Amino acid sequence: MAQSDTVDRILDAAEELFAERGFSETSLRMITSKARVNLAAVNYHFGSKNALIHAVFARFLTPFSATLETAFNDLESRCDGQPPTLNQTLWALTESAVRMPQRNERGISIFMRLLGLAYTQSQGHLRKFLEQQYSQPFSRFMRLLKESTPQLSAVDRYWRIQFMLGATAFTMSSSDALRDILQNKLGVETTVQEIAARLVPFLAAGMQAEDPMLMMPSTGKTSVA
Amino acid sequence: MAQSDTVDRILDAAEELFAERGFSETSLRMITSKARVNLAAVNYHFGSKNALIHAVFARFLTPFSATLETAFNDLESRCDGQPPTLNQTLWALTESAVRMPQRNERGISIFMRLLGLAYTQSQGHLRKFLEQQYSQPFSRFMRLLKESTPQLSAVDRYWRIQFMLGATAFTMSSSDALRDILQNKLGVETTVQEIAARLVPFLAAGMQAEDPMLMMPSTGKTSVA
DNA sequence: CGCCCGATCAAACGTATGTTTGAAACAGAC
DNA sequence: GTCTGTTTCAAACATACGTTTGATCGGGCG
Repeated sequence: MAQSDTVDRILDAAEELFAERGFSETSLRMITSKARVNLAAVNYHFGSKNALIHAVFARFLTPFSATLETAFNDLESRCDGQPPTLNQTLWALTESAVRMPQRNERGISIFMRLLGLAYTQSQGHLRKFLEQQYSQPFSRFMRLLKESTPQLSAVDRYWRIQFMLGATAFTMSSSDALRDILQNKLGVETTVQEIAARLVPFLAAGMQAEDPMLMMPSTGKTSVA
Repeated sequence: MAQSDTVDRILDAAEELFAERGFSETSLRMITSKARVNLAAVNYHFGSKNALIHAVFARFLTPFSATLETAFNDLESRCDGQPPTLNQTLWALTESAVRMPQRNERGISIFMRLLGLAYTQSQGHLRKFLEQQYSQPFSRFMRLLKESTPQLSAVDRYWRIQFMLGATAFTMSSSDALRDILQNKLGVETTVQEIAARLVPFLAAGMQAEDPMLMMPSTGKTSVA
């Protein structure tokens, strides 16, 4: 069994359990028993639970940032010189994620959940780790976003990027639960691709909304449409 | 000291620590030592850690849902018969939140973070608890949203509400950090009210975006504006 | 074969958790 | 003061965690 599929079995089990229950709520004993390996195997192969978490992300994120790189290259070469539209930028990211080779059909869904958790759990330690580990595609995406929304002031863009990030991270981090609710309440099945297809237009419309300060409360007479 | 401010000190400490670190990452010992009360006080006054979590939510949510109730009454009486606009509905909620009497100026921000955590942590147990505990104002808001967006299908509306919730919870929960970053990078001061004033138009625009399925990827030629 | 080295394993380690206990402190009523 | 019921407290409890240890396995090589 070569250097054994032990390490892969651990990664598979960890990925699934982390996505289901969160990081600190998942014990090494759950992981190793689901993977049917010895408890000590995690510390032997990865060193620590934290290193295992990082490895789970690296297994997906390293090939993903390569895919992203070429997607951004394609995008920029296609509109040679011209800045890409907001929709193009957002779709470049989304399609790269969806096109990733997956271990199973829930692959993307699971990983999106993990990304969402990385932003809300562990006091952002994971977020910082990921942002510096993958700072290159990260800041490239930010630059594209800036070029795609030249009409926005720096402050407006800043806040709206936070809004986008929030909608995405939050939705993805609870996408399984949300899908279940939808399934039970309306009897509708949903794939991650469909969620993304709904999310992107929402984000694009929000990013391109009219000047915020024009529509305060009081009268409630201001209209967005 | 009456039946003692012990219970309030515990609630204050718990609220803050839960918001900072999450529920399962916060131990009773952290809470009781921050509140300067005995470890056993939590189990004596609340019964269990889970009951304490529920109490933290109840302390904010119970008066808040009363405030919301009257805000919705005002709104509906103002547009007698007519369904309110989306902006009116969103502002009714936002203003109720901002107007809440707060223990300190970070009150809203802290509580938004807790709401966000309730949706992503503890496998949704908390989410179910909250939704059934406060089902009345909750479903009333949902009904108003539905009337405000008659053009949306039930499924579209469901997902877009999740997107709104995500953008809101995420932004508010990290608004302190985000405000600081903005202060340092662009030298701009921001209040929670101003964030809300930027957020609401973003959400309204997203809710009223064109039919999602019309703008798929491929060409990248579709435009939102 | 004998040796070796990476992989596995059962068992234990130390620490942290939520909860329980039983005694002490305290308040108000009589 | 004495009694009564509630609140506080230090200490212990049982359990679960991440990690470490040292023995055992098992195949490749000289």
